[in-house]
Amino acid sequence: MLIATWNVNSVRTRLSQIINWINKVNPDILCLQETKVIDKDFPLKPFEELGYEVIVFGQKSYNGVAIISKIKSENVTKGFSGYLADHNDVNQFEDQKRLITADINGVKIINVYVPNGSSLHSEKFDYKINWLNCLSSFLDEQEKKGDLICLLGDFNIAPSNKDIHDPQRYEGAIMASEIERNALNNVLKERLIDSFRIYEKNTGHWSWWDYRNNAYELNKGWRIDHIYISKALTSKLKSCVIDSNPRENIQPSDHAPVMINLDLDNSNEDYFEEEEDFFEI
DNA sequence: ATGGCAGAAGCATTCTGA
Repeated sequence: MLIATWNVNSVRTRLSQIINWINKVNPDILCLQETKVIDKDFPLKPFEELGYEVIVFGQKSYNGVAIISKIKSENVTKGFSGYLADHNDVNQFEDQKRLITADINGVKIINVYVPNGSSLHSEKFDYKINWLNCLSSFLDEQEKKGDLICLLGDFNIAPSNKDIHDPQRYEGAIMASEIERNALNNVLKERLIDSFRIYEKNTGHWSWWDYRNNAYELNKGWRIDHIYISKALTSKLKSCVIDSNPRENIQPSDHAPVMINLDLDNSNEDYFEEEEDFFEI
């Protein structure tokens, strides 16, 4: 099962590029961020004609997320409201559409567009940290239910200095600060694994390049789009790749798609995992 | 320290992003 994430920076402007990419790669699930469109104006048909179901959670001009899936989805949720422990003040996050989830093939897909945060010591930065703390509580709730999780999207955080082309220049800056990294780690805890880092330990791999200053041509990028999976899914993980090809399109998104291959049909592995569980008990 | 590039809204320019 191929699961992809892509911040497309406007689904309507990028529509033909997204369709071309789907035709080339044939993902089972594609999670979009920054769709920048209200639900009734989302271009559903081009995806439905290719055999996909489209679940949207958008707003005017900004933000907006969607899950596009070939496989039947269940238990769709949108936003934090109603899914968090009582102590979390979620009302402040209702205006911005940044979270959509669906259960697909036994995996809870959690598609997020984490706030950018503007700069440290700004109101938007506080919003970002508070939003991540809510996401952490949201995952606590999912964990209680024992769900297998795939948390993916645009996190607007480079998890380590290896994920920035020039870490010295951006030391402690937005998307690179310890505060943000700690907030991200508090979401992941010990339960979620960065798919990309299972395969690649070195620096030099980016998912976002600024439109400005010829950043892509100079390969000055950041790795801020991530696919995190439950520990229990790591034995099913076959690959994780960043496809930088769409960044070379005319009028591209500033982000590249990231994709994993999860092999959920390996009955032998299921058998051995059950055996392990048995002996642990 | 600042702007640079891009999209949406809407028609000049501002807001937002990362």
